[in-house]
Amino acid sequence: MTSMTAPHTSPTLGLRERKKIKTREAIRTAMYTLVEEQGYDATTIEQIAERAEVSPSTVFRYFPTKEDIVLTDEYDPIIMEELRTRPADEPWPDSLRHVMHRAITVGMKDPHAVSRLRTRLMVEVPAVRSRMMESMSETGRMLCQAIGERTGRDPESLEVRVYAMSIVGGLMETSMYWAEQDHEPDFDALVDRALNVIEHGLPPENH
Amino acid sequence: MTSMTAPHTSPTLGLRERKKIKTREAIRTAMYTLVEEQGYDATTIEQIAERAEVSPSTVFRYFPTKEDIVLTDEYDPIIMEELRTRPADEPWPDSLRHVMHRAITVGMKDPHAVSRLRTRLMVEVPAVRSRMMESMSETGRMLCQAIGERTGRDPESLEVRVYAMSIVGGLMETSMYWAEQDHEPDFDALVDRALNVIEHGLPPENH
DNA sequence: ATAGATTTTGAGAGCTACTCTCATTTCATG
DNA sequence: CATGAAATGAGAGTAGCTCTCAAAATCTAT
Repeated sequence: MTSMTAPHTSPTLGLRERKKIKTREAIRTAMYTLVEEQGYDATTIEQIAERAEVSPSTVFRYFPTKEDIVLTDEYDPIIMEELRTRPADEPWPDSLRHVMHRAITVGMKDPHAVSRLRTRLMVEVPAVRSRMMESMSETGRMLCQAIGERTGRDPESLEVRVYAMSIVGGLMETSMYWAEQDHEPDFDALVDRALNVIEHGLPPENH
Repeated sequence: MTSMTAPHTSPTLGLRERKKIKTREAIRTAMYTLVEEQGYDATTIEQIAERAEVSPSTVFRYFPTKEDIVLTDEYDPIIMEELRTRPADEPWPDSLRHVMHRAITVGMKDPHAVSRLRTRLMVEVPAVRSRMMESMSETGRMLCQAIGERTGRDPESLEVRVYAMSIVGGLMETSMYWAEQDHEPDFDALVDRALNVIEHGLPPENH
């Protein structure tokens, strides 16, 4: 944690900002370990606050809801940024594939236990799943924006919005599937199969 | 369950069942009118109970959450039933289209104000939208089942699940769009356009 | 370093959705 | 009508979340 203090970031961030990052991280890890110990529902904000050595008020100051504590979502900015760097003449599905794979490798960089816990909670706890879906729909709006920039279409049109949300829906289901299978195949491989379905529909039966 | 044997519903239903239906309806209409008057968040369970002339306990006995009071969802059974009645050799997209239109006409049969309120809340109140998404994902599982029966595929396979959820996601966005546009074009027409996108991808630009 | 402005935090009160229990009432049935 | 079963009401309790206000910590300037 503290070793993260790279030579670049330290001089610009004042003590205040550094402390904020630290408490934020403390709250998160407190929640993670408590959830591993007792489960999600049994873990109260009070316990989290106690273990993170802050007051309950502070927990709510850092995270609007309990579910938000376990859901990172730095994905959206990554996706947008990567999308913009793709060559403009690349076919859209190819760009999407590239970007998704990038987002996955970046998003999975934190300890495996955390990624696993997060997706497990997504499957098991309805509230977490709901919150996840909410953030997915925000991702959808971003995708609309990107598709608009890329293809010159109106990002607010029904067609673009439906297209984006069907992609998001499909990928959401892919993460659920991955979690249900105990993260058995590579997420990358699953995403590839999912994008194939989204792009071309159900493949013909092969038996 | 036991009433399944009745040719018509009235004689078989005892006073008890009839009362249950009545209170259920009373709670719902109480909530609808209160929400129209004061908005969703400002409406408490206590007020709903009072206006419906039941106790707060009873409200929770009939509806697990506040959001469930405004969300009907008789859609799923309709969809499944209609799907089964389609000819087995009909192309899948055609079946889907038929079934969606049927579900819409059946689902919109209650007073317009109610449908409008429901979709408006879906756009405006995050909790309602979340709950709606949850129920949509249940619809997705049903679709998987139907696709499995229809095409002989494994309903649990990633491909089928992704396919189903991308459809559901697209249609969900369609309802949001419809609500945002103040229900201006026919929902039917929008669903047609959405299904086109889901089936064939984004249409080529026409300018 | 000290003083003052600003930000962050803690403490606590308060609201509401939601759960659970138990006694009472209401309906069904012989 | 009497007995059994189901629905209801009342009430206590939990926990997520909001809001307010005073105290503590950090930043800035002299």
